[in-house]
Amino acid sequence: MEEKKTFYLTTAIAYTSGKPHIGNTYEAVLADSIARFKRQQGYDVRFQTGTDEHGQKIEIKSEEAGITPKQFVDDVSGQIKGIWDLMNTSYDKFIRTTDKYHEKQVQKIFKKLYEQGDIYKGFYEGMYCTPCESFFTSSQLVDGKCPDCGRECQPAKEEAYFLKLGKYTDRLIEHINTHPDFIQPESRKNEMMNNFLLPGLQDLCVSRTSFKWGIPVDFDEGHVIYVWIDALSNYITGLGYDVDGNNELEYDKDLFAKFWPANLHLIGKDILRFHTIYWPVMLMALNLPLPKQIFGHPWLLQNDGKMSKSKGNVIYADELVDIFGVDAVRYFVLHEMPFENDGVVTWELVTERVNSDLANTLGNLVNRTISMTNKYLGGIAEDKGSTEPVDNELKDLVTSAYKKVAGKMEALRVADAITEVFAIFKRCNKYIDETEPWILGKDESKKDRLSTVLYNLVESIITGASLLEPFMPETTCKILSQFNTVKKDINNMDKFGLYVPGTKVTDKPEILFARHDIKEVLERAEEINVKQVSANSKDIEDEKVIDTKAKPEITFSDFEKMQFQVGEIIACEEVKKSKKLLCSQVKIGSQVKQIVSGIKQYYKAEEMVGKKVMVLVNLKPAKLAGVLSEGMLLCAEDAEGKLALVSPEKDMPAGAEIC
RNA sequence: GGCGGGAUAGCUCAGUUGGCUAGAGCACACGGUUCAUACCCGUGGUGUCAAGGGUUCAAAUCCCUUUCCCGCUACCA
Repeated sequence: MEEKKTFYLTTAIAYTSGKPHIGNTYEAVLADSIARFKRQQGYDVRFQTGTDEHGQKIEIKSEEAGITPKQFVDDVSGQIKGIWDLMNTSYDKFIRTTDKYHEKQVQKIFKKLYEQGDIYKGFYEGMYCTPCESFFTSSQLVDGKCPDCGRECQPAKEEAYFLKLGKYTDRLIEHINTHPDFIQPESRKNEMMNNFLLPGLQDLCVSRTSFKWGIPVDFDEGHVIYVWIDALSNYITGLGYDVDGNNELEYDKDLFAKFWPANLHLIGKDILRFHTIYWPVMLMALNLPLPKQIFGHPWLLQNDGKMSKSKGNVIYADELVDIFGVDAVRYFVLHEMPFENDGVVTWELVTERVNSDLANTLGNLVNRTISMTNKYLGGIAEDKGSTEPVDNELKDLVTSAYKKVAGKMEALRVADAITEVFAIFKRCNKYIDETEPWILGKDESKKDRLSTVLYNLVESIITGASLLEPFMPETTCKILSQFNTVKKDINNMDKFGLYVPGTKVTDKPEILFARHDIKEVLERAEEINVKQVSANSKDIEDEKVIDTKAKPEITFSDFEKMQFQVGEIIACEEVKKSKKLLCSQVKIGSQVKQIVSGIKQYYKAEEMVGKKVMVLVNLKPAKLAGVLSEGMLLCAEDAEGKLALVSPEKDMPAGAEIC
């Protein structure tokens, strides 16, 4: 017996901070369509997905909710799995990073890398220059000395573990250059090369001491393993990988040997860096082969910019499914997502696609074909051999469709692949027009021709429905059962005429996809929005509170060192070389200081003028983007990083001391 | 600021190494048809191919300049 070829693909594991919106769900559906397609092709497929459950954010959220982190992630992970199941994703393995075997292996991996010197203990903050009171990373130092004053720097602050990236950089660059498909789409490859690899990599800090909710470093109490080391490892721990080969058989031992290296890591474009740099380095350090391909897919966004819970305009997969059904949503996300640019999702667009492609083109085709078969032929369409030249066009298109679909899928052009399938259905509609069965039906002598025409249609639809299975599995089943037949085998896709003669179609064709009225859809969307807003009003309250990491206590004399005064902005202009910086002339008492601040996104230069703001006056001057800054304008920052200037509550003169 | 990618029909976009009157889908209009979920089929664009210049027998496609968008990245005292 010949071994089947294997295909291992993964999604990124979803972070368990909350319910996944349609954009997250897209990735799971995309992966599922690829997994199903590969299975259809005869591969032995393993499809892994799951949840990423550690980190400070979850620790904080669970505290707020008054439950343990584990309780919190159990709940959210369950929700995520529920949506993946709702979307009919056929994963073979749903891994959780709180699974015991995973945690144990991550500790072993960390230890091994430490013991062989790829991870070393260092200091998180970096190099400290006492006179300048500044930290620098080692790469910022000039000849090992402070880049500002040229004096000696000392390592300082928090102990932490680092992963040596430099050691493997050349190998990684070489690998990327010799494997053009390794990073897809190609433009992403350039970003990684130009921004990280070619300039040289700084060692990555791979441990934390500021929170507890993570996998502990088992040989150094207080340290928790960086969440990305933890998360990335899932791709091998989920296969039962064991560092020293002595796993307690929680997994089939053969899985890892069978499926690693992965054929495809499917991830969002935002986490490409972790997958194309840190993950390959980890694997090289573990002396394991690298995955064949990493695809950073674009995002599905909402029209009016960012989705926000507080606006109640987040579109969730289950809400779309409520209205349109699972396969309609699968179809939309797969069809609407381009290869390289972000896609857009709105209620209007979904309605339009469902009506036009699913209800009109596909649903109506199946319906009219079955109706005619019943009306004219008593439900049995057989090939009576009465062919005409026009038939060949249809047959050619149908029998060549699989090849085209396979080509698109090979290139991960899933949207294009699904379009190829629909070309069959469109051609069928045209064929009906060309052959006019309702006219043939009126003439008893044309009965054989009529039967052949309908047979050709049925065969074509069955072929199309079979090809549709990776994308819309339920619809495939529904169509095939209406024709009382089974899926056409992939090896027979180039053959025409396999529908068994004498098969009777269903008496009552079921409507596959209902047409939706856009007004009604929007009304329902509005109801959902209202619900979201009220359901999240508590969350909104929570969002107003921000917890930051506590800094060490300071003495009053520490505080006294800082001089705060009210400043009046008398002039302000943009720093031309920078996207974020504004340069203000600030009147403080009788003197004027020039201060540069990174607030261009939030304030225009004109509107700055005349404002009274709080200024830290005695900060050591520094150059930003080449412009001298002699102090700091104080701002409040929210969770999204938006800034607001801090002003005295009553009008105060410029120069007034703040104490 | 550095690197990269864009700018093509009302909308979303295709246009491979320069080469037949610049295309597809959606929307819209008209015509046809009635088996069907008011569906399907056909026909319809005067598009400055962002602007300007250059190379060429020939440029949406190559080169230069400009404007505007987007991505990654840096500066965020």
